[in-house]
Amino acid sequence: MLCKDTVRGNILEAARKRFLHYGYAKTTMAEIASDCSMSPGNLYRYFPGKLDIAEAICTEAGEYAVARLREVLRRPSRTAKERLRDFLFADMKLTYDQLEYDKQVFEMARVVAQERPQFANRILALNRALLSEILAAGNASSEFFIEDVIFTAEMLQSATMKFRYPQLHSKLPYDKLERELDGVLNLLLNGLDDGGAGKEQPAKTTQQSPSSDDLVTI
Amino acid sequence: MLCKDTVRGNILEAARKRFLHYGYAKTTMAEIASDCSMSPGNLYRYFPGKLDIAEAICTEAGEYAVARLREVLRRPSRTAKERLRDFLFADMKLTYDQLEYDKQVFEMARVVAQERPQFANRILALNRALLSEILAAGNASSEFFIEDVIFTAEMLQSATMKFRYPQLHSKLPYDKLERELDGVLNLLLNGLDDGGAGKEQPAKTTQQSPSSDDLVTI
DNA sequence: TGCCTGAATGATTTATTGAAGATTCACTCG
DNA sequence: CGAGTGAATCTTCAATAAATCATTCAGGCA
Repeated sequence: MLCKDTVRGNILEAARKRFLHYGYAKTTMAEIASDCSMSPGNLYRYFPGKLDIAEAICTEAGEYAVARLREVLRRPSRTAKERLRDFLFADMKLTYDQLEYDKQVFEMARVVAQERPQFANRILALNRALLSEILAAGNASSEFFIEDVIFTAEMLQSATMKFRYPQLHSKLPYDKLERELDGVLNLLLNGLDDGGAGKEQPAKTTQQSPSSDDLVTI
Repeated sequence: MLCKDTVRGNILEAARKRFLHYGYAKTTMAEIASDCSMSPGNLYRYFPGKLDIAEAICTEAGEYAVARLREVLRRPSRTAKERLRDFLFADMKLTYDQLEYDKQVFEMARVVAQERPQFANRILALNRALLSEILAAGNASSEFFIEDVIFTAEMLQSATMKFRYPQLHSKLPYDKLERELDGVLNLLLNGLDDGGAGKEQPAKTTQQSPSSDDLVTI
C-alpha cells in the first residue's frame, strides 16, 4: 500500500475504492478526480491514463499476494516437496478467493491483463522467483538434484497454469480444482515411475470425486 | 467423413465448405440450403439448428484427429514413456496446425466449444482414453506401476491442458510451446527427485530459448 | 404418407447517432 | 516556474432503428 500522503497515493486510493465498488468501466476519471478534490485534467499529471491507474492498483495487489506467499515459504515445513505443495495450494486459494470474492476485482484484472500483456508476465515472474527459491532450497538439502532451477521453475509454473487463474481457464468448482492440483502435483513430484498419482503421499489425497467433467469454457 | 450420398452427409459437406471458407457467422442457412439445392426449411429435417451442423462437423474432425493419434500408438516405440511423449507432441502439433491453418476453423471451434460445453468434454474423454491405453501398456510392461490408470490419465491431461488447445491459452509461438511441453513432460515422467527437467532424456531436449515470456492473453 | 417448399415470425446483428467520458491544452494562480 | 483548472476535442459507449437471418409452419407435390 502506498501512503495516502502523496498525491499519487491519494489518487490510487480513491480509484481503488471506486473500482472495487462500482467496477472499472463504471468509474469515470471525473469521479476519481472529484474524490481527490481535483480536476480530471490533473490526474494526467500523475498517470498517463485510466488504465495505468488500474495497472498500478493491480501491481500493488500482485506484490501483496507475493508477499503473502513468501510467508508460506517461511513456515517451517518438513520437506521441500511439502513446501512446494503448500505454496501451490496457497497460491491457488489466494487467487481463487480473490477473483471469486467479487466481480469487480475480476473485471479489473481481466481488463489490465488484456490490455497490458506484460503486466501478467511481471506477476508470473515474481511468482516464479519464489518457486525457484523452493527448488534451490530442495537442492541445498539434497532432496532434489535439479540442474537448472530457473528452467524447472518455469516448467512447474507451466504445468500448474490452470490452477493459477482458475476462473480464466475452466468452470470447475474449488473442490475439484483441489483434487486436480493434488493429482498433478503428485505426478510432478514423483513422476510416473513412482506409481503415478502417488501412494506414499498421505497428505491431501482426497481422491473421491468420481470423474472429471473438465469444462474448457473460456 | 460421412458419405456424400446421404442428404445429411451432403448438408455437412456443403456447410463445411462454407464454414471453412467464409466462417461460421458469415454463412447463412439459406446459403447452405442453396448449395444443397434445397430450401432452408428442409435443413431442419436433418439438424435441429445451425449450431448442430457445426457441432457435427467438429465432432467428425475431432474423431478424425483421435484416429490419427491412434496411429501414433501403433507405431512401434521403445518405451511407454517415449510413446507418451510422441503422443502428446503429436496431439499438440495436430491441434496447433489445425487451428493455425486458418481463422475460420478457430472461429467454428470456439463457437461450438462455447455454446456446447459438453462437446469439448467428449473430445477430451476420447483423448483421455488413448492416454489410459498408453499408461496401461506401460503397466503391463512393468515400466510403470500405476494403480489408478484412469485417474492418472486425467491428471496428465490436466497438466498438459495448455498444450492441447495452445491458441486458447497463450500466444506462444510453436517452438516455445515445444520447449515447454518437453520440460513439463520430463517433470511428469520423472518427477523432481530425478533431477527435474531431465538429464537422461536425449530425445527432444532443445533447451535453447533463453527465457519464457509467457503471455496469458485470453 | 413422407419429403419438401417458401413465406411468416421472431430473434439477432449491424448501422446510426446522440450522449458520456477520456484525454488534451491554453490558461490561471501562488 | 510548478501545481492545478476546466472548457474543447476526440474517442468510446449505449440506445435505437433497420436489416438480416435462424427457425417455424401451413401447405404442396409425389
